[in-house]
Amino acid sequence: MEESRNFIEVIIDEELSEGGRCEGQRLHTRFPPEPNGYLHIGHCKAMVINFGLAEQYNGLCNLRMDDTNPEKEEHEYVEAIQEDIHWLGYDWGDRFYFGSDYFEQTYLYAEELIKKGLAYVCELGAEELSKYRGDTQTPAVSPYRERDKEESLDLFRRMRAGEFPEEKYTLRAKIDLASGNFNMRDPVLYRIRYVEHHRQKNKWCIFPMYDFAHPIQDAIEGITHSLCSLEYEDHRPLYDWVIDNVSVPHRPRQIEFARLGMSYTVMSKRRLRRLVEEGYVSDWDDPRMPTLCGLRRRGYTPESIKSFCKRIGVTKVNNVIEYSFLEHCLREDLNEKAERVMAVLKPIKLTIRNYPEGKSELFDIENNPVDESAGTRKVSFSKNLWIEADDFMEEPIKRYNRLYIGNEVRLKGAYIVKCVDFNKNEAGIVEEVICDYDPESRGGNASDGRKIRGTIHWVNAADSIDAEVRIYSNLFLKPEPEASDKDFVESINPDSLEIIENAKLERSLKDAKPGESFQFLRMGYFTPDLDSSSEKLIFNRSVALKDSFKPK
RNA sequence: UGGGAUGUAGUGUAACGGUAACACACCAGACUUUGACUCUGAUAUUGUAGGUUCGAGCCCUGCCAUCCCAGCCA
Repeated sequence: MEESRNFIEVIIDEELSEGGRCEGQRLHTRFPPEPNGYLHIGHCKAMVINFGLAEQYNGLCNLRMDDTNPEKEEHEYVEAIQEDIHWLGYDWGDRFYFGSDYFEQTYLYAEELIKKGLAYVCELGAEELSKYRGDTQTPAVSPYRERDKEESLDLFRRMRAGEFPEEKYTLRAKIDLASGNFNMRDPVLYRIRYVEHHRQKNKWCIFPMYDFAHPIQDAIEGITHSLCSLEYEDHRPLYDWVIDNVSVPHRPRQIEFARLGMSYTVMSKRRLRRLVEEGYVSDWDDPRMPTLCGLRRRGYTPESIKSFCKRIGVTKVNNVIEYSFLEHCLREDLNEKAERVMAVLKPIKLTIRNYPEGKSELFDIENNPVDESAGTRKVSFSKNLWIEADDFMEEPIKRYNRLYIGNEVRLKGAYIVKCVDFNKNEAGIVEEVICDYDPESRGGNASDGRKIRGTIHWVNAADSIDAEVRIYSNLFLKPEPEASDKDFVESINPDSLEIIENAKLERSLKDAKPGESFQFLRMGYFTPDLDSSSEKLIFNRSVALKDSFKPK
């Protein structure tokens, strides 16, 4: 079966084949994050497209820090971004670049435009400029448009030399003041900024705009296909104009695709930054965040995220993917790889009436039911166990096949027990369930072959770890109506972090390593993470199954 | 009301002009050493109105809806 191709693959196939625009060339893409925040799940889609396509076509994908605006970018993010990309499983080889490394060349191309009479130095201030821009009906006005080439060149050089204050001058492209596309109404190419650049320091006081810098950067690097999100569609004519009018060595083509939208969460860096800065979360890597580092701490595997990004497809349709699909992709990956252990979150006692006092035995329990090679582990068992509170019901509901008086249940990997009694505390809450065990059912199989409908997990009371467990889910936000930037924080669900104080864990969890994933039987998956300050085990539930929170 | 783009189940993605398919979600059932996993089944007048055609999700025309754009941000 031939797999269907997305629209970008169709274009690439066409252009790479005989007679195509890129005949004989190797596919070359780039991933160009702006170093002003951490990478999130939305960037993963872009990475899977850019790096993934390069892999698929035996091409190349560069990593480029898009750092043309000195006011917003910080070096802090550069390393984190690289780390996250590597964690996801992609590599840029030796092709790691900074847009700012091309400032000199970009500057020269600007001079070229001026010399060709295609750019001029404008004297309109920011406010004036917007006044002169016109509206949908009225063309823009640009009083400095006919400035002499030589004069513009002189002024531009003096701009670079630092002779003028910010906002005094800009360099503008001479394109079309009447265009319905406002990006073409003589867009600003360079602005003056006396701000230290994270990398160039104080070498420059003029900085190119994205619209001028990006096509040039792509062309210098020999990018064949510059893939970006839909909001740049209106900028493509300008992208092409730059490529057409400046003597760059290559002719990249910009193709736009819809960015990833996800239900119940925010993706804009502005908003994510606010969550961090205003203390709604501990940091960018808070497990509730949709950032790569946050997802990582919540137990997501890189494979699951890549699989998700591949399966959501690439189109130009604005989309909102249901969060449960991401969870599905994780579950699918973890189901094969994660070793299971037992842990009881809301414990009640289970006492086995006819099991000898003081006796203890070890059971070999499989680490992964879908992967025999994961082996088994020894789990101790005795008369007194902890079980999950909701594995017992005083008045069973229909189809309930766990513990209630008279019913038989299998203790996972151990024995079959029959519920004979229970005790409540003063508050009337069940705190102990009494059972008799079937000594002939060691390992969980009935000697007479009778069917046991229910199986529950348990922890040996004499050999358990008391732990505080933190269950994180995605920081769910109420879906529609779309909250405004200002008050979106009000829609945060406080239940996205649940702290459980008296969980009882299987002994084997003592040596759990951060980042390891475990299936929390019947309820979901979690990843233990060692919090060294409290010396308590902290669990991040990576996904929830049936009990997943969903706002109404 | 200027420019650019997009409309296929609840969600996302498919479908040389020829029986609208797949995944997630949901519901129903089977299986199961956890109710998980696995399996089976159910779910659509392809935004809308016309036109071309033996035949239209696909081609043509009008309409409607939604998204993006008037930063010296990216």
